[in-house]
Amino acid sequence: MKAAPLHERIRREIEAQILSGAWPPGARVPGEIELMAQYGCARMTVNKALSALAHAGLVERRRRAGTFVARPRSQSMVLEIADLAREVTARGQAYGWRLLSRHEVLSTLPEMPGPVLELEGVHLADGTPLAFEHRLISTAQVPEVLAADLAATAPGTWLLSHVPWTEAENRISASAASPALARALNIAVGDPCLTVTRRTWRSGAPVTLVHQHFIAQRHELVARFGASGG
Amino acid sequence: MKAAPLHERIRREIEAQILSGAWPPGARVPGEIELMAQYGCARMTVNKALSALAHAGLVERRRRAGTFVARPRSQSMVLEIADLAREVTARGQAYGWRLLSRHEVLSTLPEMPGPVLELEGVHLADGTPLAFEHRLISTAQVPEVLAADLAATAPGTWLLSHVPWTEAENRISASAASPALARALNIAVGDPCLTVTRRTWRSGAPVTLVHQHFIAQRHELVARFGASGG
DNA sequence: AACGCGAATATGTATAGACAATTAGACTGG
DNA sequence: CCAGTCTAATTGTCTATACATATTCGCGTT
Repeated sequence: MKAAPLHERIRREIEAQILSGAWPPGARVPGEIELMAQYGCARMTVNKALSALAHAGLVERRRRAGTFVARPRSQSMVLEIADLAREVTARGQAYGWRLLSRHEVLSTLPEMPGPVLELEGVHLADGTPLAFEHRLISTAQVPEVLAADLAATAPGTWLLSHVPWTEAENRISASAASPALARALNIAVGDPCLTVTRRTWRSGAPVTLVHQHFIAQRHELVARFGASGG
Repeated sequence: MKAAPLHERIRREIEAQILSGAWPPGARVPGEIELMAQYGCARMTVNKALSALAHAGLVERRRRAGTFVARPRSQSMVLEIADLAREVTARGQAYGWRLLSRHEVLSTLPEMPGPVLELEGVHLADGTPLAFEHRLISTAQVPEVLAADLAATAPGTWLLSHVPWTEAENRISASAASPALARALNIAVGDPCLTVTRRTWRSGAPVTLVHQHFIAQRHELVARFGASGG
């Protein structure tokens, strides 16, 4: 094991106290002066440790009052939403994409008004359908997309490497397959699907709005929370 | 608007360059010495800004080489999984919990072997079923749970305030309602459900394993990615 | 061309000190 | 008893400096 920097060690030791329950929510964490004496280091060093914990949400710091163990309000998990192409190949399957339709239309959706490119297609894993995708891309924001070969490259993959994101929102729900969806995915009408609706913006302006319907048995989203050190 | 600290301003300006696409992935970000001259400040200050960006995954820093805009590998969203009681009341509905069964059993599940408390119950919003919950709690890890009144308090709520967490994993999928599930939730057999399977550990030892089946129409999970400054 | 080695460079960590900002708690006057 | 004020404790930010550490680059040797 490599020697951890001092501020990291301090952070970890305080974190351990909190996670073990020895310092319950609301408990006072030793102040900077105190820790500085305890570890025999400069205040900047303990500050770095405590600031990191505050940033991670494990402690709350208030001037004049001190540092306190934060009460867990909600578990915030990290949900990695990888590009589907990458995710499928990472599982050792062959990824495929079949573009079903492509239209330039004028959207009147309040979430995404204006000229858009409307796409429909199916993501395949080892040749069998995995998910159906319906997507709108703002051609005002991303005019280059009109020249892209979206039959060869899935739009998500293309966007990921061509358009910088600033904000995104995923809504995850379940739904029953509609007749059209069932036909595209080769499943029975009414079969459960995991639906991910993603909206992304670039500095406030909508870039893309996508609905992905996964065949329930073939896909799962995983979100993890680990002690921030890991 | 309040005056932002200098390191924050520096961080935001670099972030803006990256998010706007002006500095594409792989591009070199000005080094600490350069920024130090540009902003007329100490190196520690720009270091703080760049370190924060590196921690957020926006840039990658390599000694001797420099600082570079990171290529987005996957979008990692933050999924807030709040306590259901809190989430329901936050929506202005009355929260309810009905305990259906409670057994102390010896689990042989590989994910969670040993003595467990097995619980089943239904979460209610405004009196109508919202989700069915099946839960195992390790009584070796959490012996106090045997004395808790889990008819009055939902086990998730109880655990949140009594047991410190260290690791958790959520798996999100969709499924069709089984006859038993349909009866408990008062829906039709085969109706789509959003299933969240959560496992939590305390320093490596399993604490609880829970399956929550949400009625698809009544629940949605939301994950957000915002520019780290927001 | 291949290999090894040293040096230059950029980041990583840490120090000691200074001042600013915030605010809990004590104090004071009515 | 209450409201306003002052004080001091604590964190937040910043500087200037020093040395540690990793790694690329170029050079010289083979």
